[in-house]
Amino acid sequence: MNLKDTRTQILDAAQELIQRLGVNAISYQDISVAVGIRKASIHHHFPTKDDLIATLLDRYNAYFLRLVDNIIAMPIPADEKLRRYCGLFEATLSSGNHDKACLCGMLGAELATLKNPLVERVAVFYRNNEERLATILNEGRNTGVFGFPGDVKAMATLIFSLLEGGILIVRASGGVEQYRAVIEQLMQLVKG
Amino acid sequence: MNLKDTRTQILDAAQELIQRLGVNAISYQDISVAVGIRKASIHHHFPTKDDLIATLLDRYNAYFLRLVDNIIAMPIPADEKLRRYCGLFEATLSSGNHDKACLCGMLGAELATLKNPLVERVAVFYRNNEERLATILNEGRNTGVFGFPGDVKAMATLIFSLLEGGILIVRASGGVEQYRAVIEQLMQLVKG
DNA sequence: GTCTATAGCGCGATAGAC
DNA sequence: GTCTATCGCGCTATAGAC
Repeated sequence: MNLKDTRTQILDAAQELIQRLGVNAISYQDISVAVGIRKASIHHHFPTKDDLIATLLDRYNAYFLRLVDNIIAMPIPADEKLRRYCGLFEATLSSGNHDKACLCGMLGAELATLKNPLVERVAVFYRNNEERLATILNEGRNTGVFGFPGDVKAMATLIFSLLEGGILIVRASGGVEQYRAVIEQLMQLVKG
Repeated sequence: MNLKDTRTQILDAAQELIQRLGVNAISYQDISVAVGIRKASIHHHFPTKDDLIATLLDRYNAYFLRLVDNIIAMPIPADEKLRRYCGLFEATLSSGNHDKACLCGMLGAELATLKNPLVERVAVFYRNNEERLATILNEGRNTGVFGFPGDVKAMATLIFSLLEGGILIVRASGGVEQYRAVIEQLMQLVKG
């Protein structure tokens, strides 16, 4: 199954490019080269760039949150769930041609250049992730594997911020090894 | 002293725009409108866009690191130093017309679109900040005000990542209040 | 040092043939 | 559903008058 329909190929190429370069640095031309069709053909599938980004965000949010919910549903301790959650971001960084950030992390930096249906989709991604993190943190506290002080909600935002921020920061020099060290440090902090 | 020379006005306007919108979303036209001159005049001061960004990065790095070093030199406990360091980022977020991220945080997202003299300047900013943070963390551990587990170097990267990431994330909804809550949570974690 | 004018290019988007 | 061709625009950058 290495022959996907054109629409999917367009979305895949656009996502890869945006995760590496940002939405304001890529064009229909770039995507058309990656897919091997002409840019008029892309306009047939996605009339405007905002149509493409909106579809991309819906697909990304659904895909990523399904992975997260699968982790949460596993019969494993909360610390192992947190580690696997962090692993999703680490996998993003190392996947494909490398140096890919989270799609919504990139769009977060460029947020003020987006129109409103797109801004809301990014905000929803953040909200959903922080909510899932809070679930894991609460479970870990209740079962005694987590002993961190302070507020669960603030802690969830803190973890999400460092995962999104770290994936951007380490691309400048330390790479995935530095990222892994940060996650390891986080695990120690959470256990308290 | 509200009348600066044109060169400084150009740098100020460019910095404000990039911190809000990103380097790939702004143009000489945008800067010229903000300053009130024609874009050909900007090319007189900074022939190419890369010249402008390079100058901007040098100025920003020097300015920010001077603030940090001033904090480190103060005769106050390490936890107070860390709080003030975080305050620099919080002040960035709330300053001017609001929703400004760290200049190098924005460029970190767009890093793969930058040419090499600029990439290196961003990497240096990261390195210098993590080094300063490590200094504060070591001091806090030695004086007993910090009790966090794990490695100082990893902890410095973790803190820098969450400050850079958080400033991007909270712009989507929670704003500066959410940012303050994250910093407060961090302070509790560091004290251990 | 600032201006007008323009070159040269890439962009998003559309029309219409096949 | 993909193509060629093209429109109109904004971009970086330059030339040359004042």
